[in-house]
Amino acid sequence: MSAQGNPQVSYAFLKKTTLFRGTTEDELPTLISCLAPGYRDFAKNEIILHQGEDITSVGMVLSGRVQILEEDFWGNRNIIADVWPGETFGESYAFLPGELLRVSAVAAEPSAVMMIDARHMLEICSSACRFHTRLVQNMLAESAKKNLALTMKLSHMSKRTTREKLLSYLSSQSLSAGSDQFEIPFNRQQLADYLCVDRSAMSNELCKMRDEGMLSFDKSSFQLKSEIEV
Amino acid sequence: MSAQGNPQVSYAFLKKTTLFRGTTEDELPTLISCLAPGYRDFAKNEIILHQGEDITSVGMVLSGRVQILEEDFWGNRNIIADVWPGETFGESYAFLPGELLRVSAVAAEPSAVMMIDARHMLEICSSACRFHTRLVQNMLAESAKKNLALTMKLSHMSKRTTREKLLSYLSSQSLSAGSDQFEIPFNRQQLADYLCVDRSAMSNELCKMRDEGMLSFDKSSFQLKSEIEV
DNA sequence: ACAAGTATGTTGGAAATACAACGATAATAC
DNA sequence: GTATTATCGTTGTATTTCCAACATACTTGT
Repeated sequence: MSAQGNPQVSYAFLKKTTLFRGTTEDELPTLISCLAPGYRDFAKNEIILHQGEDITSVGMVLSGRVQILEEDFWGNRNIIADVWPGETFGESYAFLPGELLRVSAVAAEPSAVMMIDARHMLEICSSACRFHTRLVQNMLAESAKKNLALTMKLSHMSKRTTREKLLSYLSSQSLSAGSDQFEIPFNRQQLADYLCVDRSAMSNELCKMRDEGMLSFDKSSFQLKSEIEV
Repeated sequence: MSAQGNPQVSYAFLKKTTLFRGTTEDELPTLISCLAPGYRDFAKNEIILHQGEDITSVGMVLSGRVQILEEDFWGNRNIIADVWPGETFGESYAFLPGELLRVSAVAAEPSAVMMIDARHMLEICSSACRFHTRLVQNMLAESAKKNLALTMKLSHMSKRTTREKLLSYLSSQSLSAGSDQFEIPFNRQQLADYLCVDRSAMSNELCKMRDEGMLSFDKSSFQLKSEIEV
């Protein structure tokens, strides 16, 4: 079955997205008709959202791939993120009327996009109140999750030296794992990219810390040491 | 008039907070009784939330001052933020059940705190549905705003050199102002702290860029130049 | 007017980082 | 089994940043 007669999106697809997670296929028709989303297809490299616009809708990629780009005063472009099917974009702006887009959204491939008006998500309608609640919960949870991820990354990056950045990150990973021994989800290059430092310098620093007895590691497995080993 | 007989919080105070903004004083009693918040007083240096806890409530400072602290694996402490009366804390965690606190909250002064269960904020009750909607709107808007601020700061800080960080920040400010001429809300030391670089090195870099004709400035007034001036 | 304090720019040496290059090893493809 | 590729550690040099110190201009308080 497809949503609102749009052939590109099925309820089976929607109920797996973070936005609609927790709703069932029989609830979705009511919810979708209440949200009254718009559907649009974009050709490759077509601009979906322009930097400087004021948007009030949340976008969800149905198929294809959308890239979020930033362009500075001198025209230097920077790819911020890839948005894949089932993922949303523009949430931060859609709920802040008057806040102008600081990024652009471009279809990196031929893409289909669903646009949901933020007000429809928040305002209560008689028929689908319960589903709205779920939707808003999902939205808030996603926003909170993104917030945490950004705060954590920022807390590592606000450290001045590579060593401090590493310690901040590893300490955080140790806390997540609830153990002084843990695996990280990055290889060296990815970790360096995440912490915005040079890979070789970082590798060097890791080995120095190992030699000083602060930690040990093997590939992506790490162990932190509170006291200098004998 | 005071909320729920708690002498420390007035409706006049609440309706000015970001969380309750947009509600009127006659709506607040219904809303508050529906939210059923808890109230607690904390002595100076008393711990309000422990790192590692799993919280489900949003905290609002009513009086005093609350500090958010981070402690790493080796016990190094770091002050993340000050929370002042009317401001909230713990939002990111309260809406993510199972996510353990990576920070602690401590009363920096004798403080009164209101705790609102996140589920009460989201779940629909028959009597105060409209006010709930407003509350959730405010919550989402705050989360989105914080998200944007973090994303912007991160986009500056992910640049490797001081010059690139400056250009990213100034470009962003220029976009906000909608002009190549604008004022920044920082002095040099504050800007250096925000970008996590050394003040003198940053000052030096600013002057170099000025001499190269990329921009001009006087105190906190800046002007960016797209072409080299003749 | 004067003193004290604040903000900004400037400099030089120490420290840290980026960059390029290379070897060793492990994983993958053919 | 061999070639190819990816990953990681290592090193030396150039560049950048940090840090401490100081000069100047401006502000504030008395």
